[in-house]
Amino acid sequence: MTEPADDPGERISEAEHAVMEALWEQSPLTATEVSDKVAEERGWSLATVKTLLSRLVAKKAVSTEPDGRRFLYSPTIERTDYVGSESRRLVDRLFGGRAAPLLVHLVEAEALSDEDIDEIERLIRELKQ
Amino acid sequence: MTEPADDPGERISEAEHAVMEALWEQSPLTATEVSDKVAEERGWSLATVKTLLSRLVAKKAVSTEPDGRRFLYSPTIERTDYVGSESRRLVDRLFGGRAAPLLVHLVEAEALSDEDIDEIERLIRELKQ
DNA sequence: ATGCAACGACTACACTCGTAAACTGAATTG
DNA sequence: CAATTCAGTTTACGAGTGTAGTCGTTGCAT
Repeated sequence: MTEPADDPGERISEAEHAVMEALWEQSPLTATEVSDKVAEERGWSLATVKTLLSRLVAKKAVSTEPDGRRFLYSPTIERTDYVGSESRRLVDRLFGGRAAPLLVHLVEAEALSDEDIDEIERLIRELKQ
Repeated sequence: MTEPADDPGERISEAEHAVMEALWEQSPLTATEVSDKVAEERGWSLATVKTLLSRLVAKKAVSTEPDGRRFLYSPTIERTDYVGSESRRLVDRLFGGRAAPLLVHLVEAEALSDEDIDEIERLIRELKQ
């Protein structure tokens, strides 16, 4: 988790999120490079990616740095923070803010693999020293 | 988890979800009753609640049963299923489909209370008999 | 220089969402 | 029976989203 984050900023949409993932994986990138990373699997045109980048810049979730005629884009928010707020939103909305019920749900939905369970067990043991 | 669910249906928006929660808590209910349960805390007018109910009916997430001049509304999808698909969406989108990383995140974000941790421990123990 | 390719900026457009007001038909009340 | 009230239906409207196309500029290749 990181500090103030300073700019809660508007929410990032799902399409925009795909762009963020590309930038979290590697940055800075040019619009074309981002497009190369995401356009194919989402079936987007370069124009679409550019629009998404502009919107992210407008939302201050991405910053630009001039590089000659073009821009290099970098995320201004950290993935950890994003993931954190999104997770919290879900837990708040669906589980009354308590995380355990989410686990209960995942368990009951058999959405946990054996490795998941082992890993969680490890984590819990760690938490209790 | 319940069977086929038959109608994946369009997605339920956040405002619509608040209406669903009211109906999951108790149903069937009239539009006015639903409104009584949710309008206040969300600052909605009765008209807004009616709109949301219509949209939910259109999305087949809620069914109606005539009761004299008015309708009684009931959810057609179960909360468990909704919670399941929303949780899965999040886990897929943010954690590559694995649930353990979500836990790791919650732990690292200190988003788990002591009770949460105890409960999870219990759960895990249960899972391993 | 000159034209083309590459970039960002601006414009577009249908659809969803949040949030309601207006309309319409039926029931209740006086 | 007329007036009011109530319930669902229709219409509204701005903001956000998904998904681009077009415009204007500028650097590069010939």
